[in-house]
This record gives sequence, structure tokens and C-alpha cells, in this order.
Amino acid sequence: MSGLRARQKADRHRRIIEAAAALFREAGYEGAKIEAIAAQAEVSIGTIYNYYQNKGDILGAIVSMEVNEVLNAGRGVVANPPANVGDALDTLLGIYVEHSLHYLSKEMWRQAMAISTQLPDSPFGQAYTALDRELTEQIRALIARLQALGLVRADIDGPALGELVFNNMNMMFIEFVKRDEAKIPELRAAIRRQNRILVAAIVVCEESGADRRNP
Amino acid sequence: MSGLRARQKADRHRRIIEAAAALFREAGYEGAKIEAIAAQAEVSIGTIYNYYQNKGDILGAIVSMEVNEVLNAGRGVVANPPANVGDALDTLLGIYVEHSLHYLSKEMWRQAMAISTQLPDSPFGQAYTALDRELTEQIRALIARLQALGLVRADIDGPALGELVFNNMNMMFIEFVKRDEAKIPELRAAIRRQNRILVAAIVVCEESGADRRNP
DNA sequence: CATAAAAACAGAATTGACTCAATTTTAGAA
DNA sequence: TTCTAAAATTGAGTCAATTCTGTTTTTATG
Repeated sequence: MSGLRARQKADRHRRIIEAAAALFREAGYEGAKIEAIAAQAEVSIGTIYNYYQNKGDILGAIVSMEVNEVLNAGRGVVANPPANVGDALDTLLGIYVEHSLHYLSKEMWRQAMAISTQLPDSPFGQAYTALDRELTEQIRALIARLQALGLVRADIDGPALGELVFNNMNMMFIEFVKRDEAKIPELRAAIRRQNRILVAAIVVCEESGADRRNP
Repeated sequence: MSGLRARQKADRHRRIIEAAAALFREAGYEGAKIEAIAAQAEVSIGTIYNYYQNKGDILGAIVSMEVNEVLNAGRGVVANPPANVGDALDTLLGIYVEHSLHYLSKEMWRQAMAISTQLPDSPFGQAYTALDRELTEQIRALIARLQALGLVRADIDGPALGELVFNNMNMMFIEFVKRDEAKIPELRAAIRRQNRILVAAIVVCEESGADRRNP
């Protein structure tokens, strides 16, 4: 079946995304005019709007690809985490942070975040929220894993902790993309500093400090 | 000196803000056309752009008023906090959350947040970041107070903890304004649930559970 | 009082995202 | 092959934020 129509459709999708990604990088999101994207993709303006509801959704498609890569990379850490709570969190969040600027510039991130709060019910807004939730779930999965391994106290509210860790990282990341001069190593260090408080509270104590209510 | 010009200027500022606030509430941010704001404020379009760089900055002025009220209300809690770490945090963050929809609708918050990430260097973007910082500082001040009162362990990294608490609350608040059906009590409960983990980790132990490295 | 410079104002013109009615292309039946 | 309905494409037109340029008002000065 996969007829001509389906092939052309996939091809146009790809051409639009590629043109947009190139122009977003070159000229920035605002600077990339729909007209220019259409011209570069060799389709008309109307066709673009047939494929995407609005300019933001085009960016959204690019963001989704990026975040899905990150989620994929994270799976390895969850499956096989470092045998130390602090390092485990740092490794997973480090992957998120380090991957984040592969395809997306800070300006693109800013736009994507802005659109996702501005239009939470648009296709992209919903997709972005779903991606955030998947990241949260991945952090929760890591914590559950660490609890199963006996590295994190069993009486800790894992889901709440996971959300706390994600929220903090996400907020720090938002501040990071808002300041062009902010650097990734600083971001990681700041996140580590905050997580240290949490780690101290949740590790099963060796001789370090936290008590055990459930020995 | 305070000549005619200065008086007219203040008056026009006020009229523009009042007109915009009314229209934003009635018609929403997008629905409130600049032309309509200008008409209602009895100035021309050009004049509005003489006073504010863009539509977002008008909203920004309104947001600033709101947040400053919240900061003011928070000072009382910092000066005289409940004698229990969990309640102290809950009271302060509760004030923030409960005040938040006095003047601003969720839609206005969404727009304000979006603009502040989209244009972090615009006047409003910078003002919004500054307000976030002030809120963070207020939470840090509360924690410092609780440490001084001997309710929070002295060996806790107070500034990092304050930022963590703020980041978590802020992220939860963002999710809250993104979903129109979300209610304030649920938001408060969710924040409390996450803070419980932190509280357990930082309180000076009575017989409750946390150990003391510095007795 | 004049008057020139500075500041503020007005609203027409511009710009760019998005819409929509007309046209073209495709898939499949006869 | 030919025809038709459905699907997709097109780009000129609409709408609203922002810019621009000439005009008016205010202030400071002789």
C-alpha cells in the first residue's frame, strides 16, 4: 500500500523539519521566517500549516527528537546505576544536561519552554508536558532501582523524591538556558550541590550520618 | 520641579496599566488588543510603545505588583515563623500560592512566565528573574532563621536548600497554572508531600528520626 | 514673551504568522 | 484508459504587534 502519497508526505515532513532546524540554528527562532522555511523546504506556506498547526509545533518536533534521545541514553544508567547514590543521580542528570545542546541552541530551548507554558493545550504543549513526565518517571525508576539495591532507604517516598529531583534540575536548567553565558559544568555543579542535601537524607547509612528507621 | 510633564507621564502610566489589567482579565492576554488598551487608556498606540517596549512589558508591570505584595506578606512569616520546620515552610509557601491568583489569572501567569523565558533580557524578563531571586532569598532567610532558632540543623547548606525548595515550588506552580482545572489545595498538598522528605532530613531531631552530627 | 531644543504623541505603514477558497494531484472504480 | 471523489497544495489575503516619521506639546533660555 505505502503509496506515492504516503512517501511524499514523509518526505515533505522531513524537508520541513530539516529546513526549519537549519534556519532556527542560523537565524534563531524568531529570525526564521515561515516564508523562508517554506522556500528552503520547497513547499508552500500553506503546506507547512497543513503539517504543523503553528510555528511552535515545528520546533516541538525537533525538541521531541532531542528529548527522546536523552531518554534513551538514560535507560542505560537506570538499568545499571553506579553503586553510590550521589553518583547515580549525578550520572543520570549529567546525561540529560550534557545532551541538551546537541541539536538545540539555548535560544531554541527558551522558545520551546515558553511555548509549552503559553499554549499548554497545543499539540506541542501537551507533548512537552508528556516528555517532562517521562523524564520524571525515569528519575523515579532510578530511585526505585536504588531502593531495590538497598542503597536508598526503603521508607523514603520515592515518587515524591523523584519529582523533587526533576523539578529542581528542570528549574536550574531553565535558568541555565536563560543566561547565554552560563556553562554546563557550572550547572552540573549547582545541581550536585543541591542534591547533596537530598542524598544525605536518603542513603542507607554506612557510618556516614543518616539514621535508619527501618534497619 | 515636578512639572506638568512628569505628572502627565505618571497619569498615563497608570491609565495604561489600569486599562491593560482590566482587558487582560476580561479578554485574556492575547484577546486584549493593543489598540483596545490604547483606546481605553485614552492614548495612542504609539504612546503605549513609548512607555513599554512591548505588550509583555505591560503584563510585566502588573506581575511585579503582585509578586511584591507576596514578598511583603512573606516578611511576616520570616520574622515570626511557626515553631515547627514543616509548618514554617508550609506557611510561607502557602502565602505565595494563596496570593498568586489575586490579580493575575492563570492565563496571565502563563503568558508572564512564557515571556520571561522567551526574552530573558527584556526589561520584564530581567525583572521577573529578579523577583524569583527575591523569593528564593526570602525562603533562604526563613531557613537561616530556623537554623538560628535551633530548629534546623546548623550543618545544612542553607542557601542550597533554599534554592531547592524554591525551585520545587516554582516548578509545581508552573504545572499548576498550565492546567486550568488544577486547584490550589492540591498544589499545596503536593508541595507539602515533597517538602516532607526535606524536612525529615534537616530538622534537629527530637525523638523523630534524623540523627545529629552536631549535637 | 518669543523661540529653539527636547520630549512625547499620533496614527499610518510595515511586517510576519496564520487562514481560506481555489486549484491540483492522487487513488481507485468502471 | 478515463473519470471522480478525496486529499493535498497553493499563495494571496487577513489580522494584530510593532516601527517609523511627521506633528504637537513642554521646557528652558534670551
